[in-house]
Amino acid sequence: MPEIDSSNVVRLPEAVSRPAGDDSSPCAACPVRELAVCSALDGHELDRLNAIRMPAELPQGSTLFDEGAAADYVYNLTSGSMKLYKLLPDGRRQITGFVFPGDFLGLAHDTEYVYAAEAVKDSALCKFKRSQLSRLFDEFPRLESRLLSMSRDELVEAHNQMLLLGRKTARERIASFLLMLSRRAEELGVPINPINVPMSRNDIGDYLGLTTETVSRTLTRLKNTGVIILNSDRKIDVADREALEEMADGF
Amino acid sequence: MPEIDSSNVVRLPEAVSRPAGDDSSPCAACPVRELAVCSALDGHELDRLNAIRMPAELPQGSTLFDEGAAADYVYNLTSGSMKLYKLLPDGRRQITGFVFPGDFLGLAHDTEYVYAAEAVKDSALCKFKRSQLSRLFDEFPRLESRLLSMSRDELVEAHNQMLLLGRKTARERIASFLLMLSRRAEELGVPINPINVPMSRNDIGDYLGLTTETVSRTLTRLKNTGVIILNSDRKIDVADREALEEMADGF
DNA sequence: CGGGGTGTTGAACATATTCAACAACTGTGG
DNA sequence: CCACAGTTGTTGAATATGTTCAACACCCCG
Repeated sequence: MPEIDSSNVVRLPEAVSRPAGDDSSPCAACPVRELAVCSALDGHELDRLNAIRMPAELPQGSTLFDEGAAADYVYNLTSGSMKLYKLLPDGRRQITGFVFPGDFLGLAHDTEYVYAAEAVKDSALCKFKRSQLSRLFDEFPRLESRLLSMSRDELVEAHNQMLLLGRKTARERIASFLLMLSRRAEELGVPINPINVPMSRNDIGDYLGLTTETVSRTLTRLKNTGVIILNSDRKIDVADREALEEMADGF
Repeated sequence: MPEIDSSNVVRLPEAVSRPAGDDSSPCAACPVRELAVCSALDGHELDRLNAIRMPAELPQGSTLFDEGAAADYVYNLTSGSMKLYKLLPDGRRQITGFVFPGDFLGLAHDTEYVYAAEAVKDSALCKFKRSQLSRLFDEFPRLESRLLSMSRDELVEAHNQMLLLGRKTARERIASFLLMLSRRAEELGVPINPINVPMSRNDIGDYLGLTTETVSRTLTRLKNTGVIILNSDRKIDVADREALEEMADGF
């Protein structure tokens, strides 16, 4: 059990998310300093960003925002992991992405969020008022530049996911998914074998356009063919990475 | 037959795509002036953009660039329509998007295009050397800002497409597709009924994660239920738009 | 006319889904 | 510390949606 309040309500208001002016440079110790938008800024600029930064924490399973809610804030994940999803009226769900430390979230169309965001694990974020951040864009074009670059990367990923959802078999989807987790872990500098799989089978299914059962069956088959080893604690050992890579690419 | 050279090779080199310095302000007459990146610029800035602009034409069916090719140029479509796609080694294809006048294309990961681009209809484009355009970004931050905004919109669309590919039925996909075409036509100020459908059934299938046959059957069913009227010349009348909208949203 | 591409329709089939039961694991309270 | 309840994950059997394979219709152009 984490020491974080585990009620299912977002702990955003005043108490937790006040401007971080008291702490002169929390970013210095930030584990994702080099990955996030912040990497575009130097010391002075970082201070300016930090002045409008509000730290926020979010316990596992709680919702940061719903699709269609007023998009007044944007966020940067510093620890934990989250999922973004869209719903159809009858409850069908598509997880459009998982968010890992260093990732930016809070994309909006106009003034509304276009997806919901929920914590997969206990998470910590930097929260920024959208209006304040965009004022900073005018001052530091490199910040906007960095954000454009991150959006481009997101778009590349989105296109890969379309290929996956539109054309790949269940086996290929699972292989791609495992490699994505592995790649992200590597970027974050955490151990990549076994792969840490923080999300449920149901989440995986909703991300890959499959049902829970198909995810489970496909993983079992990969285990039986000796490509992976399934541990009981949401960790997966990759026994034959090359096989996994060929599968993922549709060979 | 168009008067454009119909060989299956891109007509990009010198002859056609020289800097447009001779024509003092071709943008003034541009039909997509207000839709494209250019809308961020005023007269003087537009001149500067125009100085590095190279007009290009592309006949139907020809490839502008392949996935993985060196991404030295970016483009803005001014007329016609194009498709962007990714391939799996065995030939499975996912069309990740259709491109209409005013749209930007040429997204790259690093230095390589991440999708192929092919003309669905005879097309005309503004071509820019990536390096020159990014120098202009430093001078005119609003240009980059505009591009970020367009990327954001693309990302929103990409998320919607993931929901479609991962969770919608064939009928819902077709309905969503028709409404997308209708919406784009409206933005461009062209007649929206009947909907002009420039792409083949096969292209539609590869965009929606379906086969040609399923696209055809589903359209036939929509026709039989009186929701649409299929004309023989790639035009589709929407008889019951409300029904189509409910279908698209999964109601 | 005749031919290639495009679109439609039918029948058999396959992959993944649905429905159902059960197993494993987690955390809780007695 | 164990029993129990709830959640998560696995497995099986029947089913469905969309695919595959095949034939044919259409239509624009030559």
